[in-house]
Amino acid sequence: MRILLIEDERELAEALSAALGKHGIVTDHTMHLADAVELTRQNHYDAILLDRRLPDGEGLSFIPELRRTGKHTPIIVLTARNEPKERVEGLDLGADDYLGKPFLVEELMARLRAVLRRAPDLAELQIAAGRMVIDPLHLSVTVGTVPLDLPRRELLVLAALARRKEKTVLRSTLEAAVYNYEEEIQSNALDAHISRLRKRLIDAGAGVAIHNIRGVGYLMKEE
Amino acid sequence: MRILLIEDERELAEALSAALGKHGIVTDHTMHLADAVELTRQNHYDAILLDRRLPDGEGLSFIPELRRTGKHTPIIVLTARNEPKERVEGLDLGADDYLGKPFLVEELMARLRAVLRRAPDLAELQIAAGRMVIDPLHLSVTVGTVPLDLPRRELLVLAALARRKEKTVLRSTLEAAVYNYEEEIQSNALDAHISRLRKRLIDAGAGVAIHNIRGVGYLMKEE
DNA sequence: CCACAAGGGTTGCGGCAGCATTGCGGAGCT
DNA sequence: AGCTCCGCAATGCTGCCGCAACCCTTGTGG
Repeated sequence: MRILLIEDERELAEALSAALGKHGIVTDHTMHLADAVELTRQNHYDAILLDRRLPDGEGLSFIPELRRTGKHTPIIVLTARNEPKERVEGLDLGADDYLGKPFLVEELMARLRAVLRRAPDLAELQIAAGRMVIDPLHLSVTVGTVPLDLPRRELLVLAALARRKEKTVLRSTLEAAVYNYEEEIQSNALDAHISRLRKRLIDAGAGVAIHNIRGVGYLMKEE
Repeated sequence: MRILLIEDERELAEALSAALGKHGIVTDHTMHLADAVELTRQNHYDAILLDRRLPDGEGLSFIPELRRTGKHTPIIVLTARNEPKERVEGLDLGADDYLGKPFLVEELMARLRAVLRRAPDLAELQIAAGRMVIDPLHLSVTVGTVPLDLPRRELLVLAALARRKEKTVLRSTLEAAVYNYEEEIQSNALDAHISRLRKRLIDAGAGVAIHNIRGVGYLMKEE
């Protein structure tokens, strides 16, 4: 799960990014509308969090701009401008939700889950693979009826592979699923996650196997 | 998939070439505009990556020069000159995209996919042949619903043949599809790849056969 | 019809790049 | 304080792929 955060208060952005990270969400952050348009062209986001007052303009103007490119990514507006009239304005412009600052991260998470539930094509709510059911929104994996708790990064890898099971997933795609563009990675950290994940999947009898495609990426197969 | 990289910083060029190689892209590299014109006359490229500041002039001047020869190859400008005004300049001259340095390889790949998507004649997104579907951008092959994982080089050969199935593909064309001009080849390595590929295609029941045209090249036929 | 040459097919070998595994230590959480 | 997560790096291993040897096929000339 990966979202774009458009927000000019650095502190809030960092706090949010950390909080979302704990929920298994990878966050890309920008302070400028201009960059935001670019980023949505380059990356796939499952949702977008949008501030209204931004240094280079009114955040709401971003919404029609994005829709014009044919994307239906859910957008949640986060703003101090929380008068009823302003809410209507935002939602009429195509925002999927509107949340006044200050807010609780828990509330944001709930609303995030809600809008994603309404857009099931973009981000599956549950992924089945082998004897597993993966729920990336609630960060849970169950094998049969037994819950399997995985570390955050391993879960992200698992979800990315399971989402495209029986198909190769490029190494770079996996890296994008686990790390945002600020997190540098200079080692075989991804391989290490794969390794540990494999062991856990075997221990749990998950009914899937992760194969390597040399020079390309990885592939999850059901057994 | 083969691209031309026009870039005078050797280190960057090598790093890029290596990174693109991992995505199954063969890169030719030159540091001089004069050579670039020559190369585009001799080879087919699916895209061109162009630096602006080059030892023998402004890279942008290459764009109209190329277009004048009737080629519509997508061009992505890579440059440190990343002011909005300069972006407009590049795009107005006919560049298909404009990317400021420094950049992430992932971003470049995404933009590359985007420009190729817009130019579907030049590089199909999926190729069907026999019971196979080949996706050269994602480096995957499936036979029916079963994924078939091939080594990188064999996959490049397969894609080059399938792209022109039922037509002879010159030996030199195949070599160009798999090797860049820095990679010397002094043996029958290509034949070896063909041989191994044939075996795998039979094992997988791919529904195609690779025939040789003596002294000319190879030909893929559906069964 | 045979001899010979040249191009192609196949296969084992070896070097090496990429991958797997695992212990370590810092960081963060409870 | 004790735990887990996770990046890092050292180590060993795997399999890709260039190479070359050897065999087979095709074509040509006598």
